[in-house]
Amino acid sequence: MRWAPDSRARLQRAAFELFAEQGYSATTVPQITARAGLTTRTFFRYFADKREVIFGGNEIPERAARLIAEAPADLEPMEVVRLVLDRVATEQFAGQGEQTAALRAIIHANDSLRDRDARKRDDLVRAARAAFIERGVPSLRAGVVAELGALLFHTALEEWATDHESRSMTVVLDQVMALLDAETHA
Amino acid sequence: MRWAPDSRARLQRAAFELFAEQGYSATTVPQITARAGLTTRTFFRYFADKREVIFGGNEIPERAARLIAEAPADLEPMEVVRLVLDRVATEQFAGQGEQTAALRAIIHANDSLRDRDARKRDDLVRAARAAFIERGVPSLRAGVVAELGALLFHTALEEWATDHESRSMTVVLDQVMALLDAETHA
DNA sequence: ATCGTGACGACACGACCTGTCATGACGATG
DNA sequence: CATCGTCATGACAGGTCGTGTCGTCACGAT
Repeated sequence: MRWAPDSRARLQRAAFELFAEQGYSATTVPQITARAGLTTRTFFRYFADKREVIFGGNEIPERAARLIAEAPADLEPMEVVRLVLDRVATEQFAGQGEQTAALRAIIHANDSLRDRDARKRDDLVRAARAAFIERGVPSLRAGVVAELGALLFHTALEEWATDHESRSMTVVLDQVMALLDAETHA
Repeated sequence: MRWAPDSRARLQRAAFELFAEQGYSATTVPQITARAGLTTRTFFRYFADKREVIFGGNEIPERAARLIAEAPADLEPMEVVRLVLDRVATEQFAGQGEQTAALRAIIHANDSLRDRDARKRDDLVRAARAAFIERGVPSLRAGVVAELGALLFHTALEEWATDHESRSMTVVLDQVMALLDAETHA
């Protein structure tokens, strides 16, 4: 073999090591590639930009869209949201509390990462909105439902990241849903 | 006077002209400053980065926080949200439909601007959340309320930008609020 | 008359990101 | 076995963004 395998994984690992050692903005792409034994140019073949080494590979929007499309046809949109969120909460985040909290801390500490994080949420909204329209939901309503789903997901994730010891992500989600209900009923 | 006045305004005007002529990403900061008769360095004294020439000067988070703080003390949080949104809709956006639509189009066409736009929404949420906590609302509930406010504002703004001829921003806001109510009551 | 201040220019520099071409291992195909 | 295409990577040049630093000159205050 001419080159060591798993270039992408090596880059990602080297990047997170360096972020932990000296922070995100203080580490440069050449530093990352040097540690991974590759060139700068190769980094940008795997990641569109420096931020994507943190966000990349998640595929959350695609996953959400698929789950929405596959949900039973007789469910109301908000019931679908609830179903999808429960599945994601149990499958994706169970036991990942420590890691999730660390990641949120890195993101919150850097404006450029906050930019990207916020857009990832918007990407999720767009994908979910399109998936609901595909199910026959009128577009404006689909937009509201998708936004509500993202609101629930994001609020619960942030809350859980600050305290993942005492409650599971699913429990937090239920709390936030209850709060949402209370606000909109008054 | 050694220099012409209104440097900031001149930069902004030159920038929007060039964005209209050749698109956002195709215009460089030196092009903008050349047209404004200034140097590149001066551009970055007025704007933190190239994107801020589009978003800067709005001060929406501060404005929202002030309105929330000044609302009558006996109002429920969501009533405050409604009050604030109505004021912003009438005062800030009346008659600005064409301009708003054009701006949204520029933003949606560029990933880097979508990043920043999404973060501006998050900035708004944080400011509103803090303002509600200041009013004595528990933090998680304050977060949900702030998110709901941003959801309403953003959804209505996008909807209105696509069709500002037939309805005022206030009317769109009422529609979106009605939809939100319907979703969360089922 | 002198001095401080503030806006701007001039210049250098590092980091980010891209375009383009070369290279060599590997597998398919004859 | 020979050849050929493909694919991952290297090598290098270059453009844009954003910042640090210092000089310069008008203006107003003392």
